[in-house]
Amino acid sequence: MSEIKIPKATAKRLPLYYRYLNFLHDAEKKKVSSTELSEAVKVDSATIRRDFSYFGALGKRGYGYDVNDLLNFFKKTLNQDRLTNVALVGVGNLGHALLNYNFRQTNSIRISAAFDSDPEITGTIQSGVPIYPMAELVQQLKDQQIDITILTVPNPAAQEVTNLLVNAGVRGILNFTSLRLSVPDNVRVQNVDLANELQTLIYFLDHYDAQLKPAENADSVTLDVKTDNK
Amino acid sequence: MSEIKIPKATAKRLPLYYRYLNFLHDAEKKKVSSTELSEAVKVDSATIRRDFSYFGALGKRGYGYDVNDLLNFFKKTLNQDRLTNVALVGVGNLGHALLNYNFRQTNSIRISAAFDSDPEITGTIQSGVPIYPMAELVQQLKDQQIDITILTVPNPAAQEVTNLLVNAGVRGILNFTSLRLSVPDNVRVQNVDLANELQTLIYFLDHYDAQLKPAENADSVTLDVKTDNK
DNA sequence: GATCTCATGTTTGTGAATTAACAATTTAAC
DNA sequence: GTTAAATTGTTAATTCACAAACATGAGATC
Repeated sequence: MSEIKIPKATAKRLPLYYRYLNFLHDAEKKKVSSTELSEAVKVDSATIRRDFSYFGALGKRGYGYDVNDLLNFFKKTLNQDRLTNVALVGVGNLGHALLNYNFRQTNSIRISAAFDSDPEITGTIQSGVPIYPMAELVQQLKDQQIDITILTVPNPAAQEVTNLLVNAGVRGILNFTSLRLSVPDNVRVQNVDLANELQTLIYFLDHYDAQLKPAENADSVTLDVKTDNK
Repeated sequence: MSEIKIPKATAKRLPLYYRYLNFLHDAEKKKVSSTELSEAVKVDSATIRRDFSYFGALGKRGYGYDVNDLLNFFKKTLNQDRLTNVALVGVGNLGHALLNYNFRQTNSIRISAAFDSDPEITGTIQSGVPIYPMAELVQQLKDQQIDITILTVPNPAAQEVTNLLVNAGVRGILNFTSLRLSVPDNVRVQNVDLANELQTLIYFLDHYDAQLKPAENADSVTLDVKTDNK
C-alpha cells in the first residue's frame, strides 16, 4: 500500500471512465485505446493517458489498455466492490425522482433510508425506500451506519436540516438546494444547483460567438456591456 | 456597447451572485461588501471583487456595492429581464420533477413544452406544461422559438433524441443522461450527471484525509493503491 | 480639515489543468 | 527477421484560476 497523489480534476473523471469500461465489458471488448475512450467520454486522449498514468502503467505501448484489467482496477479504486448506503432528506418532487434513480446499477450506491417532515408520507415506503420522520434521523443514520446524505429539502429549511445532519455525524452532503451550506471543515458538500446549470447554459449561449467557431474548449466568453466611458 | 472577456469560471458564478442579490434586495438591504457576499456564497472575497471588476467599477471604495445597482446590472447581463422558454424531453420521474422545479421564480426561465414517446401521457398537461408526442417536436420548437432543451430520456435513447434536437435547431442541451453526447460544434451541452456527482463525493470522502485537516480547497487527493513493485 | 478606517480595484505570484509533442515499446505484417 | 504501424507514458509549455497583498480612494470621526 502506497500513497499516490491524484489531482482533483482527474478524480472527477474516474466515474466517467468506469462507466464506459463497464459498457465495453458488456460488449465483450478485450482492449481499448485512449483515442477510442476519448471519443466516447469526450475527454482529450492525452488527458486520459495522463490520468491513467497517475496510477502507474495500466496499458501496453502499441497495444492499448486491457478492458478487464482496467475495470478491475477501477472497481477497487472506486470501491465498487462494496455497496454504499446513503440517505435522502426531503421527499418532494425531486427527492422522489432520486429515489427512483438507478444509482445502484452502475455505481453500487443505494438509498437505504429517506426522511421527511410531512406526517402524511412518513411511515410509508416509496420505491422500496422507507420514509422516516425527521425525529428518527439521528438514530437511523447511526443504526444503518450512513454518513452520506442527499439533501433535497426546500431552500428555507436547508441550513437548519444541514445542522441536524452535521450533528448526526454526516461526512458528505450532495446538496440540491440553491443555498451554499455552512458546514465544518470535516464535512464535504457537493453542490448540484439545477437552476444554476440551466442559467449558465443560457448565459454561454447568449454570449458565445455561436455562429462562427464556438469551440467547445474556449475558456472565456465575450460579453456585450454598456460602458460609461465619458 | 463594447466587448469584455469574461473567464469561464467567473461566468459560472454569476447566477450565484445574482440569486443572493435578489435575497438582499428582498430583505431591503441597501449596500453589501465583498466580505459579506463571500460569506453567503462561499467564494473568496478577493475572487468576488476580481469577478465584479471584469465588468468595470460597480462598487465604491470604503463603502461597498449598492445592492440595487448590482442587481440591475446582473439583471441585464444575465438577461433576467426577459423570460426564456425551454423545452423538456423525456417525462419520466426526473423529468416530472423538473417540470415542478421552480426555475421561474428566481431565474425567469420557464419550461413551456415537454415531449415524450409514451402515448399514455402525451396530450396531457403536467404541472401546467403540455406534453407533446415526439413527432411534434420540430414543429413545436419552431413555433415556440425554443432552442434550449432539457434532456431527461433514458440513456439508450439519449444520442438518438439528441440528433433529433440538433436537427430541430437546438443550440443548448442540459443533459441529465449519463452519456456524453455527440453534437456539432455549434451546439453546447451542459452535463448534469447525478450518479457521477454522488460517486465523486464518495470518492473524495474515502480518499481525503478526513480526520485531520480536510481543507475544502485541497486540490489533490491521497489514494491508497496496491503497487506491484517486485 | 486632518486623520483614520474601511473596502474596492488591481497587480502579482503560485499552483493546477490541459494538451501538444515525442520517445519508447509492442504488435502485426510480410 | 525486419520493418511498419500503433499507442502508451512522459516532458514541457501554455493557459487558467485563485488568493494574497497592496495601493487608491471614499467617507466618518474628532
